[in-house]
Amino acid sequence: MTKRITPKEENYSQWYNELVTEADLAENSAVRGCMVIKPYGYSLWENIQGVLDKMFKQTGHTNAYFPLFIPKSFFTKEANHVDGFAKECAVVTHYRLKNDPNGKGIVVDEAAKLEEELIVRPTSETIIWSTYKNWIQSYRDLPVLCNQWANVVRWEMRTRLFLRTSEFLWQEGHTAHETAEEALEETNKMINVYADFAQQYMALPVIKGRKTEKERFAGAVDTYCIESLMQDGKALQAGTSHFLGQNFAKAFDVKFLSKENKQEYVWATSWGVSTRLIGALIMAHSDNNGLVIPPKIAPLQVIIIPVYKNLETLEAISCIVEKLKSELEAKNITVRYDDRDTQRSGWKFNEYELKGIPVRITIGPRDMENNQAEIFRRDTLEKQTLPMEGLAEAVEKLLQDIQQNLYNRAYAFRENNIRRADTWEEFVDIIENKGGFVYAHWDGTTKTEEMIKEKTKATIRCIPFDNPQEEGRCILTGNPSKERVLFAKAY
RNA sequence: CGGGAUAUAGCGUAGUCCGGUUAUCGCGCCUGCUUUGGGAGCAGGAGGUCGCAAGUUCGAAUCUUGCUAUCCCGACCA
Repeated sequence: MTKRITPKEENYSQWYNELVTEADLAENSAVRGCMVIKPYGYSLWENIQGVLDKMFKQTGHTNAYFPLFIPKSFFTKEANHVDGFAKECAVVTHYRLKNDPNGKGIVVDEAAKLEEELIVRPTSETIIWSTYKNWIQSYRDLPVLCNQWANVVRWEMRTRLFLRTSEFLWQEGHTAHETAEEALEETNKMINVYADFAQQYMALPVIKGRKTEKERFAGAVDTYCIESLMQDGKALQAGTSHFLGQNFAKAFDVKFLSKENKQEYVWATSWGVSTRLIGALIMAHSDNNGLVIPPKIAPLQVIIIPVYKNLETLEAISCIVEKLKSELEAKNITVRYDDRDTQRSGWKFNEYELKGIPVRITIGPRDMENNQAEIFRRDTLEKQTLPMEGLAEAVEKLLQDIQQNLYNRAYAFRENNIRRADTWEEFVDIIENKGGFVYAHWDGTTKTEEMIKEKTKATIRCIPFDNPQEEGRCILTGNPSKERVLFAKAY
């Protein structure tokens, strides 16, 4: 018997296998950590893109595209921004290759050295703000509300599929506003869009909050984020929205003439989510039988598998399936009929379970006799037999059920893994032995935050919005504190 | 860039200490028959620069030297 894949909690990578593989670039170790997104994985990304893109447009944004290459000098304009990204940039220095004079293949043509190096974008603030400078002259040009779907490169020392790859796909919104209030409202609006998307479509409960100064985006005045909890008790940042103040406007000299006929710097935001969302999805829902994908973003919602002994039976089943399939499609349910004769039905059951298809319908001779079908739901692994009559409606309802159940399950898991700690001993015990979020007092200083990280590897994930104000003492220093913050070990 | 380990078929591996026929086994792949309601069984088959280079030797996956690459731990991180 073939060995069944049984992913362990600490080894999520086996789940990833259905969606991505690590690129085979062994000739050059420096580019390890790039991923090949397989067709199934890419369909999932397309569905995520589709929903988000619609939400962006509903909130007044439009898509644009900016260059992959950024002149080095652009980067030096915003001091914090350079500091944040300098250590992880891929740099283009030459533009031509030539045959090696010693006959050893192809080498870089030293004569083709660029006068100014180009940076492969790790994020696009700099190139976008140098462009916005030309777009914005008057208050009548504001706001500018652009989004870009793109790939970016960050040369991390250690990579991890989905969570931290050298190259990843994402979306980055960049907006320019007349006033600070308007920009703050935008920052807030977009973190809510992300939270709604995560919760309603990915069935991923998130906590919205602000980052501390230490964890803030390089160049931002304030960073908002959504934090989610994975099944192994570690936290994952699923999306961010930054209030950039006038930092980039000043760095790139983006001014506008106000109604009062005064030159003023514009106020900015940027916000993004990446293919890391897929990592979050996998780590939040999958089980030992493989992936579990929420119906609302599943590349395929229903798979139909025939069970048969001979081709006549298969033909009879196919007739029934064709009718059922069109009924499901009429309800905008994505459905595939796998009548391949090259794989056995048992093999197919496992295959689609690994892929996380929410619902499986099996039809065999037994079902045809009784005018019924076997329905299997991926989230609970339960089977039930239903009459063919009204089956499409039942499946439609089941898909909604699964979506809700996945959210409820993840929510219950998170609630069971948020703990309060009032002493250092308690805090360390939870972080080291239980995992999950710890809600604790902190004295508000970066120094304390760093010491806590050094001692326990736990970081402050966020200061939740609508955080109740409460007198307390910092778990490490005992200094007074006005509210609790959310700690966890993070990816 | 510091500390440790490893490199044998598409994947996972035995063999390396102590050199000796045609390099082991499993998964996967191909062919045939029987099968098909939870990853089928039997039979046959294909697939190898043993990381690269040099050296020692009658003989090297195995010993020596150099190189290259990868993995784990630290600093970094959507």
